[in-house]
Amino acid sequence: MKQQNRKDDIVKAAAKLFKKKGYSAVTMRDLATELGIKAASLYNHINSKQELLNTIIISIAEEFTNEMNNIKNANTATAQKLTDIVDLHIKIASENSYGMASLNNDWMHLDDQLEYYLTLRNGYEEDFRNIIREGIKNKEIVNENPDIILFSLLSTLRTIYLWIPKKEALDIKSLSKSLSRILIKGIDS
Amino acid sequence: MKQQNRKDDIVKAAAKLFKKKGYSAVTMRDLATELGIKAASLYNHINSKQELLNTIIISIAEEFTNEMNNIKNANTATAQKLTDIVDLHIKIASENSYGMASLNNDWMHLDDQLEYYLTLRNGYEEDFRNIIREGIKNKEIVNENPDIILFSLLSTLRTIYLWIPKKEALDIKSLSKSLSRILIKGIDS
DNA sequence: TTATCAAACTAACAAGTGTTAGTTAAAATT
DNA sequence: AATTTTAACTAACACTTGTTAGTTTGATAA
Repeated sequence: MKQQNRKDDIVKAAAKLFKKKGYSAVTMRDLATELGIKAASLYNHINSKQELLNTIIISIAEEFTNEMNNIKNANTATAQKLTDIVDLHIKIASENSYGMASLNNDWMHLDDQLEYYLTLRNGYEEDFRNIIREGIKNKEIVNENPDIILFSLLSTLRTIYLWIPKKEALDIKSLSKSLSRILIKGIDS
Repeated sequence: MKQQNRKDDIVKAAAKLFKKKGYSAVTMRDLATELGIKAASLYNHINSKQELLNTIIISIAEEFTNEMNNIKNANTATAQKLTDIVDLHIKIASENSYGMASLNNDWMHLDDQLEYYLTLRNGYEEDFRNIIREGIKNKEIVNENPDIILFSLLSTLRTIYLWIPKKEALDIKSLSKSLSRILIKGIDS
C-alpha cells in the first residue's frame, strides 16, 4: 500500500469541493489550497482531474448496483424491498454526502466511464421499475403509472444527501422510518 | 423595445446549454456557436455571462414566490393548497425545463443576486412548511416531522423538469393528477 | 552512513477563458 | 438620398486552466 492514504485525502477533498461548486468550477489550485499544498503536488498522487471524478462517481454507482442486486434477489415482499431501497439510499447519502452530489450533478462530465456509468444507472432504474411493477401486479402497490412512481421515489431518494447534513439532530433510524412511511403511505391522514 | 428578441434568443440558448453541462462548463464560445455567431457578438446584446444566469434564475424564483403568495392566501383547504403547489411546479417545469436546471444546480454561481435568491427560496420553503404545519394541526396531514415531509415533496417537485421532456406521451393534466395522488395518498393500496 | 522514497516544491507551457475595441454590412428610419 | 440602428465581424487583451519537468526535503530502510 503505497500512497493510498494521501490519495484518499485528495479524493475526499475533491468530492467536498465538487459538491459545493460543481466539478467544472473547481480548479486544481482550489483543490490544492483546500489541502494546504500546491496544485502541481497533487500529481504525485493522481493522474488527472478527470480521474478524481471517475473514482468518486463510479464507486458509488457500483455500490448502488451491488446492493440493488441483493435486494431484488431477496425473497421478500415488495413493501420490504422498498424500505430496503430507502435504507440503502439513506445509508449511502449519510456516508458519502459529497459523492452523491457528483453522482447527481456531474455525471455528464465523465468521459471514458460515461457509457459504463449510464449502463449502471439504467440497470438500477430498470430493477427498481420491475420491483414496482411486481408490487402493482400483486396488489401491494396502487395501480398508477410505474414510471411516475419510480420518478417520484427516486427524486426524493437521490436528494437525501442535500438534507442529511442539516439535520444532525435527526438520527438515521428515525429518518428511515419516517421517510419510508411518507413515501409509501403518503402524507394524508 | 430594442433588441429584446435577440436577447431572448440568447437567454434561451444559454439556459439550454446550462442544463446540459452546467453554468461553469459552458463557454461564451459554446453559446455563440449554438446561435451560429461569434462570441464577441453576444456582447451587443448582453453585458456578461453572469447576467445570463441572473436573468434565468431570478425570473423563475420570483414566479415561484408570486404564485406561492396566491396559494397561501387563498381560502382553501390544505389538500387543495398542496395540489395547487404540485400544479405550479409542473407548470413551471414544463414551460421552462431549461431554467429549472439552473435554478436547481447553478444557483451557487450567482454573485450580486445570490443573497436575494436565497431570501426568495427561504421564503418559499417557509410558506410551504407553514402549509404543512397547518395541515397537521387540522388533521388533514399525518403527524410526521414537517421538515421531512417538506423535503420529500420538494425533492420530487424540484426534479420534475428532468422527467417531463422524456414523457411526451404523458400529458400535463394526467401527470398532475397522478403525481398529486402519489405524493399525498402514497403508493400502497 | 548511505540509499531510497514519499511528498512537497518552483517554474513554466500551451490552450482556453470572459471580455473589450474598433470595424463592417445591411436594414430601418428620417 | 442620407442617416441611424442593429447585429454581425476580426483581432486582441489579460488572466486562468490542467498539466509537465525537474528539484528539494525529510523520513525510513539498507
